[in-house]
Amino acid sequence: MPHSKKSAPKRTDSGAATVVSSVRPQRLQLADIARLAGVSMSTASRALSNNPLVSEKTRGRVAELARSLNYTVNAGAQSLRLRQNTTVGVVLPYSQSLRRKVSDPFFLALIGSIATALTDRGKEMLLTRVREDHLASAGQLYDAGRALGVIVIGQWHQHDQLNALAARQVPLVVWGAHLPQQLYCTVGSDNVEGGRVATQHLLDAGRKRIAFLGDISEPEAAQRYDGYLKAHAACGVKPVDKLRISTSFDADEARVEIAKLVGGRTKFDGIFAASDVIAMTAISALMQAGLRVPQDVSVVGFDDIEMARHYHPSLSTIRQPIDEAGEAMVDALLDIVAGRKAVPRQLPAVLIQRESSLPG
Amino acid sequence: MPHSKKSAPKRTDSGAATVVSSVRPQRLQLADIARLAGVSMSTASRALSNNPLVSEKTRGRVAELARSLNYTVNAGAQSLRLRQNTTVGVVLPYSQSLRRKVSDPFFLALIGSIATALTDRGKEMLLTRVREDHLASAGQLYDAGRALGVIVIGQWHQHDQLNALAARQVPLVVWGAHLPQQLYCTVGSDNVEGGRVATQHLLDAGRKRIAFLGDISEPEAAQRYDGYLKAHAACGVKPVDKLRISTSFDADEARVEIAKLVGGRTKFDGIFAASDVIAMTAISALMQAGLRVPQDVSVVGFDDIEMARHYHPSLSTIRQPIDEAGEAMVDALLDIVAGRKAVPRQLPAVLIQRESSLPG
DNA sequence: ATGAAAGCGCTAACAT
DNA sequence: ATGTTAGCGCTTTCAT
Repeated sequence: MPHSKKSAPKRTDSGAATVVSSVRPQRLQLADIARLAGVSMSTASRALSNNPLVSEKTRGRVAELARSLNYTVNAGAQSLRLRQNTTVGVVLPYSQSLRRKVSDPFFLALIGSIATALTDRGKEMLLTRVREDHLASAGQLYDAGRALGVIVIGQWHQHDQLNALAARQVPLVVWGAHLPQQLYCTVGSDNVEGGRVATQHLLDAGRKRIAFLGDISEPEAAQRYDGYLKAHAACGVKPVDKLRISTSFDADEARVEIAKLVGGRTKFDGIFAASDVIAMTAISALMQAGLRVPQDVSVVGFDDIEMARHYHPSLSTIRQPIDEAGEAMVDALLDIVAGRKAVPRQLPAVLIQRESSLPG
Repeated sequence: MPHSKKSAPKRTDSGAATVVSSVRPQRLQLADIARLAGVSMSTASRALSNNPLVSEKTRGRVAELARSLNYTVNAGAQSLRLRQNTTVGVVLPYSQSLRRKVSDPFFLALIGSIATALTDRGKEMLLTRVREDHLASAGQLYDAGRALGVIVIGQWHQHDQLNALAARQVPLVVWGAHLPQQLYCTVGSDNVEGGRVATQHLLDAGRKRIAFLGDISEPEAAQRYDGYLKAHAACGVKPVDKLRISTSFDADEARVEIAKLVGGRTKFDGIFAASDVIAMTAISALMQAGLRVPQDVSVVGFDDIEMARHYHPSLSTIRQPIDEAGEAMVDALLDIVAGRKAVPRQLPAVLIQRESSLPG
């Protein structure tokens, strides 16, 4: 009986002798399937990987056995042996100051879209939270062989750390702005154009004093602000310095800044916000102050999150194509891993006109 | 020179002879570190795991070497050898009909909170999208040894599949309603109480014809509706049958249903929605129809997503404590894995009173 | 068409 | 305090 040779337990070290061990039924492995099917491990392995070498009959028997016992090849052992990895690391940074609150609905939706794109391509997603200022540690996902590459959600203020990661050959794709001197691959929207179109739209509606809400120390917001300036220049309207309001993407902080603006003595009749959350917060603050949107103040946001079209008034905004974004990031990463060159990609940023900027 | 014995490359099979191989610099491994440090693999391994057996001096040298070369122990090999797993599978189901759109901001936020809780506990998160009606396949994450257990975001209509998973000993925690005859562990809000409080609040404000918006074929919504009935019973008010509006958590579908309600001839003066997204969509539809909130119709939602307090009017709602939820789910799963018994947990659901239900 | 055996990168018992 | 060696669960050459 050649097959039963190894049927006696032969586990070497490790705590197989602890009290708990009797409770946990030893997990099924290939050897068990092979034994039960009366074949060798090699045959069982081949059967499960649909290797044509094994006869149809045997293959069917082994497959059925595995299925009925809920056996699935151990992924860790398999990838160790095959030296291949199907897991992509996705890093969602957090800033200390925001007490780890999960950033923006847009980022969250982006994660959903990446997850979907990965699933479509037979890849896994390992999601980790990393402190913004320790972004370099994202490379460990790759160094440890846990991930074939890394996608970072947002550039934050870490251009240098990201460049360093790319410099040491960590396959890397970042959601954010395309910057000069950049070693890593970005996927993002055409922020300048988006900012320009949004602002132009407000100017076209006759607005002259347009506030910009966003933190221009972050590259994406900075580019959107560039677009804002561009539109002003094109129309020969001089932007009002005091109407550049610095606020992060956090709704609570935005609310405070907007309250200051509303309470202040600088007049304004339009708002271009660097994100939909900021825009909605602004509208809410305006209305609470008794101002009407869009009659008194026209508002345009950026992102086109799901909620934007269900807000009241519905929010005019620059759409970032979320589904396309997830796919583009995943494809870029897989290109890099395959040794192909991945070029930074700017997705089109188009204006979605809704009630919050209706001429009136 | 005992250490250099194995220094010549000795890789056996697999395509090390392909064209690409020259491009990819062979990834560093423990053997390399050991050789460079002039010690054996065991010593190197011990040094990196801070084993006190190895001398302070050697440990420092090896650690520094590893750090400077960005070497990190291969996670796959390590967990294979250690027979331990630090990865938790998180499953975000999707329904075919909704074209894979990522569900609700609440679910997304929940994922963020789970990610944070896992990071805090030194665990990893593997995120996967699974078709709602193939939920059982979530078990493969466990069967393949990819995850030490599974967290499922939402019960959907798959009570039986979830029970089956639990029955075959897959460590499992589900976000959702606590149901009778349930074999799996749930974490969720006290939906009945939440629904009761929300409705009671509307009744207290003098509302008599309160619409319920939600899909009561989903357990969570069903329990919230139970609370709605309970509150009515307690006040001796008879709920209006025609005001139970069936709509999923999808905003677009909700909008259609609400439009019908608004356009219909059944009068109502209050709305209790099974989610904030539904509530906001409802408010937006009401306002577009020229109705005032809360003067004409009072609205209370469920979830307390971030946007709720920045909506206009700010949204009264039942808070589900998201951060606590993530921690509770992770802790419950780790309990199960450790062989401890995890009891289903109902988190408190408290009313957050804001403008949308102000007595008026 | 099937089996025996080597080894993926690592750790820990068992040597010294 | 350090080294030798077996083996985690699997796949694949090499042999039959």
